Amino acid sequence: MEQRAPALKIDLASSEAAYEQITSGLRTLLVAGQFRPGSQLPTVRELAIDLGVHHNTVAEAYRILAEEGWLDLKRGRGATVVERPQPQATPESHARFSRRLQELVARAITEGVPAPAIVRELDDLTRKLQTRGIK
Amino acid sequence: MEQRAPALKIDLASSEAAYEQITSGLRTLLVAGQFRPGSQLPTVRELAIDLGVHHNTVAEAYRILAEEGWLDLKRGRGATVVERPQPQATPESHARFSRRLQELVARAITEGVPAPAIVRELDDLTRKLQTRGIK
DNA sequence: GCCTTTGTATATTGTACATAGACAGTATAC
DNA sequence: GTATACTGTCTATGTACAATATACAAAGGC
Repeated sequence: MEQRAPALKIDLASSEAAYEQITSGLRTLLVAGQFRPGSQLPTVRELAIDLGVHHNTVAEAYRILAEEGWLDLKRGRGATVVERPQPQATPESHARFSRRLQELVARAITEGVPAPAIVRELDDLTRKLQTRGIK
Repeated sequence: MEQRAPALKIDLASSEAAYEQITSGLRTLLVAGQFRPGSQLPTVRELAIDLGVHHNTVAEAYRILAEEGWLDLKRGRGATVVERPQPQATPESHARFSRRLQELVARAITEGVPAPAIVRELDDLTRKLQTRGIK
């Protein structure tokens, strides 16, 4: 029990692919700074058992995060979190973010989430991002 | 050319399913109030040709939006935008929105979008939502 | 009434997801 | 040094879903 388990849960009944849930979940933890560079992630088989999926499904998520520059993967050595330089954003990535943000809010409103609650979430996130920019 | 085409474009090369892109895009326009209740959407065949997909693909998107309460569908009569009461949000939908918002921002940061640009987008959206609440 | 136009249902095809299981590097015990 | 256990990777396969082709059924125009 010396290792702190990553706070990661996936929903096998969801329509979202399992490997994408794992990718998104880990990426969010990585951006939040939950893993410092040099630390080890669980092995694909460990995390797979933990989440109830095949180890190849976890491996797919690790491979994507490695392509994004978050991880270094090596056989026999596991997945290592690496220092990651901020890449240059393309205009497309900015536009894509803007569009997806609007779509996400439209969906929340459709599901009945009140506008003030949405605004509160946006503000909370803004604060987190500003402290991130300072340090 | 008397009909203003809806500002909707989809990316057939994207990994996101076409019917989901159509659903999300139209839902965003509906939330933004681009279509007033009682107005007609293009027929499934018209929009399908416009987007370069099969009409059944558009029909699937319309069916989802109808289930969500945005549209009224009838054979021979087309798709009509209807007045839609705000449904009651479940705790799950709120939590899901919060999680997806974090994942979306983590992805943007990974793609290199600078934190200040993200904050700007969040603030813009906050303003839109507040004017929405007022009217 | 006939024909056109509309959304809907069914069958088929292609693609992607998840898994099983074998493989190939790496570290470690001895 | 060698054997062994452990790690990520590759290939093949079953299954589910996405997109289409095509036929059908309901509504409206003349």
